[in-house]
Amino acid sequence: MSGYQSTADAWVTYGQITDKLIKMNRSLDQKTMLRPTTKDLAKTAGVSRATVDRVLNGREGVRQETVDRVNDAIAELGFVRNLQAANLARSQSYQFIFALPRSGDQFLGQIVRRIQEAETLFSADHVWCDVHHINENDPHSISAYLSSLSKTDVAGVAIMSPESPQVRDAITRLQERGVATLPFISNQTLMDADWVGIDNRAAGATAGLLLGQLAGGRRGTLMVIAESMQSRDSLERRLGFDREICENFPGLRALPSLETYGNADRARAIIGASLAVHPDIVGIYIMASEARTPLSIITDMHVPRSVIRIAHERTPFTEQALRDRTLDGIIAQDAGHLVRSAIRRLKGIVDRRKTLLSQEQIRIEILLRTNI
Amino acid sequence: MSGYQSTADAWVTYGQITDKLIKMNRSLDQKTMLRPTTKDLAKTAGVSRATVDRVLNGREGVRQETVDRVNDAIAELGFVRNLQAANLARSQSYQFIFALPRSGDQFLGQIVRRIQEAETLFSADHVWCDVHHINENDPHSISAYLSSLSKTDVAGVAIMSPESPQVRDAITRLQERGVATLPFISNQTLMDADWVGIDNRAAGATAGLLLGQLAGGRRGTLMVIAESMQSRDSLERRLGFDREICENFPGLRALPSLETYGNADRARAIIGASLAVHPDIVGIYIMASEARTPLSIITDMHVPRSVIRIAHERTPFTEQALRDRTLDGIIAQDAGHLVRSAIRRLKGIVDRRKTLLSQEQIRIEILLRTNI
DNA sequence: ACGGTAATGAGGCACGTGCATCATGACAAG
DNA sequence: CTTGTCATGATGCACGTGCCTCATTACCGT
Repeated sequence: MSGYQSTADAWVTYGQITDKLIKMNRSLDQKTMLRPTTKDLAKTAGVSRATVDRVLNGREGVRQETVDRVNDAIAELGFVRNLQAANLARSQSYQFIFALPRSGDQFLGQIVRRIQEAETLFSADHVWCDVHHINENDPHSISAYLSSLSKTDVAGVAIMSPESPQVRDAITRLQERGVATLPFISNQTLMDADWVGIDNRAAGATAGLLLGQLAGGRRGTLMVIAESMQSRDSLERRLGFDREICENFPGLRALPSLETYGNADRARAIIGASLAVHPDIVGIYIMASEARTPLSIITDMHVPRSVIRIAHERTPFTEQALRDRTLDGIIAQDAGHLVRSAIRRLKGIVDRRKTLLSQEQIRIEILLRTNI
Repeated sequence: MSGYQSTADAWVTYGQITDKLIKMNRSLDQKTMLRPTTKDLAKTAGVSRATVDRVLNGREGVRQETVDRVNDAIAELGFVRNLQAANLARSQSYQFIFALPRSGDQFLGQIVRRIQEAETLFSADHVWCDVHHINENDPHSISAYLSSLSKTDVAGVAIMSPESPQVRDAITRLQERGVATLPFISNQTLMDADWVGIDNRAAGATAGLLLGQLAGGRRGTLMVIAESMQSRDSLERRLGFDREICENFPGLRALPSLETYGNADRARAIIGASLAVHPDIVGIYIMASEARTPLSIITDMHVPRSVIRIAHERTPFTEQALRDRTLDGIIAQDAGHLVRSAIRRLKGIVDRRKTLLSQEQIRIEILLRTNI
């Protein structure tokens, strides 16, 4: 046990010190570009290659003193293990799964397309991706599916699912079995540190700011359309939106969220009713990830062009709407970037590497007619 | 000669066919995830591993008939060479150089920082990056520097330089010597196909659209500030900007570009004069990549807040200006993405791989207060 | 002093490819 | 027939790491 612990520490030290020393090392043998190997490590630490191997790979049966000696050598030489050689030796490949909701329209379609695209891209790194569709309204079945996965078949899972205690538990158990996990786009509460997606509060605020700016000082009411306010993403977007409008656009007032529940007829009814009751609407914020249905309805109802419309996510439909000027702006997260980031992060977990967070930060994009 | 030619063809075929076949192959031995090796290739083609090697690496002395047999085997098995193993065998590492202008303020500083960051990130792939500062006003010295590079020291160069025939020639010669080259941010005319950067016409149009929208129907004059209109980037931004304003905002009129030549005193003089002559200014577009000086001047002159200000590039200064509301919007290209994209593309050229273009497309970002 | 055990050394094979050397067979020109 | 050249085969080492087996050493309790 203590052996394992100390080895874990070794990895932390290793990562932290590497950055500076790798440069030192470079300037030393600039011409040859030789990086130290485990053999050099063994020589410097005064141990055998077998012991170096034991320390590097966290095998037990090594005295703390020896572990420290090896770690010192790692620091001194700026050793970085050659991942390619390691993977070659193990003939390792990475099997990842994207667990995505079954429903969904174009946005999810984009995600799936990007996954296939990324698979080609990452094939050189021996990364394979599969998509598994889950029933997002049945936490039990999701949990059961996650429980069926084992380290031998799959190296990591990116999970897009509404938060639920059952799912959260299944994820925890999956991690304990040595499978890398990553909340994807939809976050599970309390797992904030490590996930792939945008800050939905900031996204909502950006929608509010854009809507407010485009309204250009007019006074009036704003309509907010959501699929459901039960998801955490919607709540956060709404929070950011309201705060921005309240603080910076006193002339505007946002109505309570209209929930479509993904049902077109219901959407038509409630949007129509709201338009009738509020003749002073100057802007519409479509908060749902799938904007097609609500936006179509609004266009069909011949809402005047002067009413500003903001929606989320770039899809073929929203792109076209932007060009047709039936939509004024899109708040988007880049689907390709989301997918690639998830893959890189999962691979980073498997390789016990730190990832460059600035690369993995998903930007909140504002799309207008000119920059799609 | 013909041997070399046919081998080149082989690589094209190889790349094209791979995508589909790799999938087939996967479904065949799904459990083992085994990819065919050169040994399998040799067996299938009925030749020896040595001949396979000759074909794969374009060595001469192989009959066309045999080349074809090997190519057929590649297609049949969906062979993909294991880059990691290959690099291991050659103990290859990639030395790249970013040739950047010596002058420049914060934007170039960001670029340099991102290069260092990326170097850490890509160190696992044996990629090393150096920055070499060039004198952007002296095409001769740039050309001389490029001529001094050879394949043995450097695998690829990303070049940010104003266009000039001398530089263009030097780049061509560099390519002929087997060094990968890539125009970076600033493009050289006629090399449009392969470069890293944004579409500056679209960027200018986006600036125009944003400025127009934020002006909210007001009528008046727009000030445009550039460093110099001699660079192609500036011309294109201006083109896109003007077209957008003319077509969609008839109430707005853009003044001729004020050129600062990077000189603060001159900038202060011409901006002051322009403000005095045009009391109806409703918006200012700072087109230069380095916005600090002009923006400071405008803030110092107490131009009213109601005058919309748009600038390019995200730097510590412009970020702060956005927060202070002395700036209303930024049109940006992500520096980190630019750098990583350049590295991936250079590496792709060296490895004779095709790159996933959708990943390498640099987005035109719109930054407001809420999404920095 | 004994056997047992924990810590370490020594060495070797495997992974897939690049690269080099030498041998072999075919075939043509002299 | 010889000689030379071309196309190909056969083989082996190297790259850096993971993983395995089999010594060897030292120290422990009895």
